[in-house]
Amino acid sequence: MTATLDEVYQRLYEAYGPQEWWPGQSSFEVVVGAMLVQNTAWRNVEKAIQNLRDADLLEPVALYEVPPDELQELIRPAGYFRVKVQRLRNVLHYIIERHKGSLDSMFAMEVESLRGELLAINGIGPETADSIILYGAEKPIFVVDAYTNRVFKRHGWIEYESDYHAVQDHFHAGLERDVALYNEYHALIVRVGHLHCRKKPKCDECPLFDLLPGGEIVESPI
DNA sequence: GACCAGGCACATC
DNA sequence: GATGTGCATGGT
Repeated sequence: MTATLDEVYQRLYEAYGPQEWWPGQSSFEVVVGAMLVQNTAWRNVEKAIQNLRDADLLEPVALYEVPPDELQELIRPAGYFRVKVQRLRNVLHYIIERHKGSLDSMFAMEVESLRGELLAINGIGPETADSIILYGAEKPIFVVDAYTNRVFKRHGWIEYESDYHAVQDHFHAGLERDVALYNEYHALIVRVGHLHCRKKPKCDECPLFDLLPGGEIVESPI
């Protein structure tokens, strides 16, 4: 690690400023968004969520009562609409049966227990579970995504072999455990990823460029 | 028209 | 346990 997590954060924050992700929305909307955004551009998810808002369906029981083939049409813009309807319904079933439809009750759970129960739902993997916990429950758990892996592994700051939890542990160990910081850091990583760290990297004018050891990215399988 | 996006489950070896 | 594949829309 030639650059510290704090240094990288400072660079990104100075370059882009606060990202204000998922502000002023309900926690249920966070859950729906976390499900719909899987491997999908956020702008497409926004269309789907707007459809649900227009239909006054941003509430667990109401959404669960929508016939699946109608729900498909509403979330179609978010892509993968057949699998996502099923996954959404799996989560809704959990919220309604386990928590009587109350997200406050769900988010009152101890974090590790909640995480375990979320991961047991078909359609929720580690990133989705952690997104729900960080952005919905507002409890400090770091969200690792494709860009986190790309940015940090290509710069040689994290080993390529590291799996989800190894990467997550790296952030947990190196940062103050703070919801706002984790939120902002993840958002900034996605921002710099969009702009400079796609599959074809565009390192010129990247705010992280001169933090590269040797000035060259690590040869990249991702 | 190719490439890509804030994953995940499942099949196959 | 590792690796490959299907899932689908919409923007660049």
